[in-house]
Amino acid sequence: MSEEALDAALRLVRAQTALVRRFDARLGGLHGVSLADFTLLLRLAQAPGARMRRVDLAEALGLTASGVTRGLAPLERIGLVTREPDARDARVAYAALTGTGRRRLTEMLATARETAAEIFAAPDWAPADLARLTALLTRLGGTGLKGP
Amino acid sequence: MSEEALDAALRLVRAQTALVRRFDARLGGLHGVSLADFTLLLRLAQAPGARMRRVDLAEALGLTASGVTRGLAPLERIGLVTREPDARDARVAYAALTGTGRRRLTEMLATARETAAEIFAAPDWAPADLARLTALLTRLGGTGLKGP
DNA sequence: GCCGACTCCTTGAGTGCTCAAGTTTAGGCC
DNA sequence: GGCCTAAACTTGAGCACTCAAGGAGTCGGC
Repeated sequence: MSEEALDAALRLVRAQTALVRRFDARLGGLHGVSLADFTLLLRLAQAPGARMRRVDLAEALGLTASGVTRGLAPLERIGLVTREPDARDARVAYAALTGTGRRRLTEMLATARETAAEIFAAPDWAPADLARLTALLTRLGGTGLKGP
Repeated sequence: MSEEALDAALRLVRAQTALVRRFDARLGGLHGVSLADFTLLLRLAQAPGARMRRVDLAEALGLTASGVTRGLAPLERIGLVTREPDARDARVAYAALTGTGRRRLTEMLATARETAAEIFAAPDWAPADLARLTALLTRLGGTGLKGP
């Protein structure tokens, strides 16, 4: 029993590295961003007002606050994200998607969807398989694209 | 369709970071190794003669040759792995598990199995779910613990 | 109204990987 | 036998993240 569990865990880790490499190659080549960058932007876009506190962003992405600070820096530098203060609490600094950010993101999104579609292409993958996989992964504490 | 595929991919990435963190904490705390170290040792142990060419190890682990060199170095330093030359081809340097390595690995393996069992514990996870997950992940090019 | 504990965020140091370039060895070809 | 290409590995530089420590701000209790 635990042998099967370990096998599943190790396979998951292995599958992820392959998957990340593929997304990084496509997104990097076409848009100059990494999968991590893309995920970050996507999360922002999904948030109400396209802005989030950095600490919540960290939680949502499975990073530390430190990781978010460092990941956001280059995106701010190239103008996809801005820093916005909170009127009520001077400790918090929101990260907000800019207009350019939003525009660029929709382009990236198309590439990302294509890439994902290629990876899960028929005939190996039926829609039902995909749904099952998503359901199983969701149980693993991974908060995905759509919801908790 | 591609939206679901992207969602699955992102959930997988997210699930992996949680999973790795958990394994790292347990393995690091009890045995002073990371999940990456453990996986490397496990692969070696599975190979005939408990030794592998570094380039094959890289392939099996989803790393570059460079990553293997750097990952192996500390394990050689603490005596879990040795470097063995090939009699026929002076370019290749095998990595081989030492006796201590083998012994330490069985301890780590127990911890890893426990951790995996906790993660996939009932009642959320039925054995059939686990099998399904493994099967789906296998299709993703992730060569796991047991097979091709 | 101020103290202490807590929260949000950043920064320095360190780790674990990557890519690109270089070294050494093997082996086919003439 | 002497090249030339290719393979196996290492190394330097760089990047993305972590942890630990610290600065700045908030808020409840008194």
